[in-house]
Amino acid sequence: MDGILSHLVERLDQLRTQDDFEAFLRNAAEEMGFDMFAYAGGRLAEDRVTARTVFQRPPITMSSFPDDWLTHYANEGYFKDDYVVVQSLRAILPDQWHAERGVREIRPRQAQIMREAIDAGLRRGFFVPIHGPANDFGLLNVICNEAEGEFSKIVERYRHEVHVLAVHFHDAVQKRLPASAGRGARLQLTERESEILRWTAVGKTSWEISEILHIAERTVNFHVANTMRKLGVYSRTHAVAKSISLGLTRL
Amino acid sequence: MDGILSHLVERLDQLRTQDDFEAFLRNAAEEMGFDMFAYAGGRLAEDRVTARTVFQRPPITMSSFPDDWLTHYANEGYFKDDYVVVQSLRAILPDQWHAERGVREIRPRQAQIMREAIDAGLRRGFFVPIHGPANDFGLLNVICNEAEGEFSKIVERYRHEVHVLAVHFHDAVQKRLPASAGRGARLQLTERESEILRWTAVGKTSWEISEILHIAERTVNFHVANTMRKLGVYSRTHAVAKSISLGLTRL
DNA sequence: GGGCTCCCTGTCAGAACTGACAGCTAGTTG
DNA sequence: CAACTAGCTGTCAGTTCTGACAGGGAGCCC
Repeated sequence: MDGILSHLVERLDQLRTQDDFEAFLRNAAEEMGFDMFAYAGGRLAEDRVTARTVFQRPPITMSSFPDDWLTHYANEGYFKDDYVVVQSLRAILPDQWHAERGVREIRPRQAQIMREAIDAGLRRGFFVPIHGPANDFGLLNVICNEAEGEFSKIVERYRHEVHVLAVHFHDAVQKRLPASAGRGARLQLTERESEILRWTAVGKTSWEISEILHIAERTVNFHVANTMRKLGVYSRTHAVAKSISLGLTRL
Repeated sequence: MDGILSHLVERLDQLRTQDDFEAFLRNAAEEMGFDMFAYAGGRLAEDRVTARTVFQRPPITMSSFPDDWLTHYANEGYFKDDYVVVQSLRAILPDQWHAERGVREIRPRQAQIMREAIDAGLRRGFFVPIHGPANDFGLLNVICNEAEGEFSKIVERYRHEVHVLAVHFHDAVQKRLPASAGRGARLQLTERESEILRWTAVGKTSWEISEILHIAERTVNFHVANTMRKLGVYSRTHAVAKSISLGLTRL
């Protein structure tokens, strides 16, 4: 991974603003022969209403997709059904997609999205899922509308570069850009609260925890209540699930 | 990422047994100029007794470390304090470590482990954390005891290759080797059970879920009870936490 | 000293959960 | 058809949780 990649990764350190990062991505994609790119990264959580996996807060996004496609995509809530997204949430490795060829086991809704994507000028591409600790998640999608043969060559040539670059890019963006720290970051559990929450997560009752920690059962409930208040939830089960999704508790 | 890497990644597809994978890793490490290697991969969970992050079941491990060091390491439970491990659990990006130089913010126990590592012939190395969906986790550590200058050159030269290789390797191992599927794999929740568990995870009470799904509250409790039985736990909180850690439920 | 955070403890009423008893329908498979 | 699975429903006793009422001390910073 000589020339291009090392150079790109080093340049990442100098980027400061979202515009810097976006320009960087634009250049990188272009250099490798891709037509468009889209990145989204943030922290995952379970939606309160639909109980599906979504970003906790709006993710940091950068893309060169056509504006009307982005608007349409957002309005229709395509994110949760998009084949590329669904795959990325499940897979570790990057892969390619072809809107025209379709994919085995595709659902009608996904096929619909892909058809509309073609109209928006997104024919085929290569996507990189990025998974980090504590529900940290990112997705880079680079598009190349060349004929399939040409596309394959480019992917073959650059897939590892794009892979590494995506991971470094995501890490830099999430560490550097303030939006990702944002509002939720202030929330902090005390030492005792985390400790009790961890025990709760492994099924201990308040009484059992009080025995383990040599404190009163009432005190355990006190800390649990404070934790629930901080997290804005009304049951310890939800508190455990939410603190996991916020990265406050590890399984 | 031309020559060596593409070739290696393609070869991964042909490996079948644990010995295949281990030999593969040995060759790859050697080709790049590393002296030793160690890989561990599996699914993370919270320890029942200590409430710390550990592998759910013994991870798949492969290494060329000296046997007595591995034994000592296992006996002393170094895994949970090892600097490389702790870092990997938190970070997305690969990094290097130097036992002699130490590290800022290192705890006494970690320093102790590093000193002993030197005696075992592990002076410095490069580690790659691998995070996947649903607490999937792996760690590749390659050692190079050359002088620091030489070491830096090798790392500089190969870090991206090692990075990509580690991710592909982990994915292949966890998909291919049966030990990772193993005992826990049989466990399956029905559609209804998962659905109700997801609602439980976002703090809904049995009654609320019964309203949402238009079924009796009793039925909700029935499914929750079945889920708990399958997971071998005695509270819904634990069931939610465990199903998340098993990858049965996403946040 | 006053204000702050963290940790600790008590009681009590009402809501929620847990595990036991019980039995029903519908669909699949050998 | 028998056996199985998935889903559904009822009651009831006992346990656990939740949120409200209280109160205590130790340590830190201005």
